[in-house]
Amino acid sequence: MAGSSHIFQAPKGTRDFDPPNMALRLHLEKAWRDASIRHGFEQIDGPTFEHLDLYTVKSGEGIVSELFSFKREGGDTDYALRPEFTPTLARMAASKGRSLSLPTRWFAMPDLFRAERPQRGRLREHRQWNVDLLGAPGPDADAEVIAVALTALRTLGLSQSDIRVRISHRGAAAGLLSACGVSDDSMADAFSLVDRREKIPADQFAEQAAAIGLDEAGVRRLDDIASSRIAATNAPGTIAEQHGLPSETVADLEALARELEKRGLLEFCDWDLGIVRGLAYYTGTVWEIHDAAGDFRAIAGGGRYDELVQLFGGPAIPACGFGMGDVVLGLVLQERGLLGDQLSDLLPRPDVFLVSSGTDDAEEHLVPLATSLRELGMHVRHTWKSTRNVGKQLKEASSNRSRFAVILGEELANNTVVAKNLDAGTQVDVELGDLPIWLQRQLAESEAAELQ
RNA sequence: GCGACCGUAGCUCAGGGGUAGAGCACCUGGUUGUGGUCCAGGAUGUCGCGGGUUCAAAUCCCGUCGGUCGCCCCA
Repeated sequence: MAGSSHIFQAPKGTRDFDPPNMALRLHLEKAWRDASIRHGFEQIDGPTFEHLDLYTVKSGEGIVSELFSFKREGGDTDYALRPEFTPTLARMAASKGRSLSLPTRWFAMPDLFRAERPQRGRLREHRQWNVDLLGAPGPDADAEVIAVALTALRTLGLSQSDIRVRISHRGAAAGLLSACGVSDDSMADAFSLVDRREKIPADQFAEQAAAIGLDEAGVRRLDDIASSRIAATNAPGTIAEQHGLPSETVADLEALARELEKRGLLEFCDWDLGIVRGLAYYTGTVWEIHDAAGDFRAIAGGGRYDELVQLFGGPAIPACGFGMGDVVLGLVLQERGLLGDQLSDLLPRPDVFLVSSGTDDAEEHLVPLATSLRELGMHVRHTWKSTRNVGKQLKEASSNRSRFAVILGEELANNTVVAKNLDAGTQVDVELGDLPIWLQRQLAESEAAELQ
């Protein structure tokens, strides 16, 4: 790396977005925004940093080591770069108080920060799509936010063979766990154990299960429940039956199943009571979206948190929602071959590349023609190199994937230019005055052809 | 914060004490007005950075910064 001794490196866990990578980010954000809007959600945002207290009040002091926090020079107030958006959302909802018209459907695409060691799919700065439905307590709301997430993922080309929604429910899982012999006091520990079951050896699992008061049979049932994942096309009651429990234990999941079915989404979903999602603030449905093979971290995670707004000093507003980060999603799309041969294919294609052969007449026409075509809304480029070699200019036009090239040269004496379709390789002479209309028609045709 | 592995051309990587390498990309020419193919030629590096050992370090040692993977944690 030339002269790298004096070149600054980007901070650990951050990314530079060169044009192809920026195109990828915009590609994801467009899918997110379009899906949100199609489902009737409205975009919000908040500050990139908040008072440190906003994050410690809910999670305790332990979270501070995972935050980028700071004081103003000479100031006393502690701030932190936002590690998640939900506290900001809850703060906004709480501060609007009763003037907030409910139900409210909000989405955001914040930049988030965490001070942890980067790993695959986890960086120190990332972009996350957040969708929240406030003031709707029913399973239709849970199903609706899952639908929004899937709309975006399907827009990006992912199908039910690529991704799975793994759904659990705090109440249903707790019911099954208490039937295994887990006491109410040990419930949090039991959830934590369920969450870690794939990371720890079987003997440790049994040991820790025994520590929360389970007998041998109870340990076995706990393990069964935690690792039972079945297609959502099966009624949730079958899970309860498998463990010899009444189907009322999973009544909430039955209601959710009906709502998912109305939206045609059961095929994308699995019932998976091993999904826990931390322990923070979820109160009902909890779910994650994973790649079908399970090779990556969760693409998205969400659920119901009916007490959160109240926790931040607002009225009691039932709420549900999810977050989806750009990092894992990008990895999954790449792995599934849904980003084209190279990222630069996601860059906007120029409609027209103007080529001047270098004659005085051509040079005079170049910029005015570019200006008038741009006024018609076209993406117009010409070379910024000094060469007037037509071959080199055409090479530049094709390397940036221009749809048409227009060559300005000797023909201008007859008020004519050469218009070339760079995809088809065909070219025709066009009257200079007819060029804008001709191009508009050709571009409309090629756009229609691409949509088929 | 802890552990393991890695850092060589724009990119992907080989080389492992003695003159710095390949493929792709790039540039030039074949073609001074026709691209994506082909042929021929060409340029490119403080071998991440700093220090140490050595006659000699890309190579060995220490440190540091970055990357990857795991632990912790997960919003």
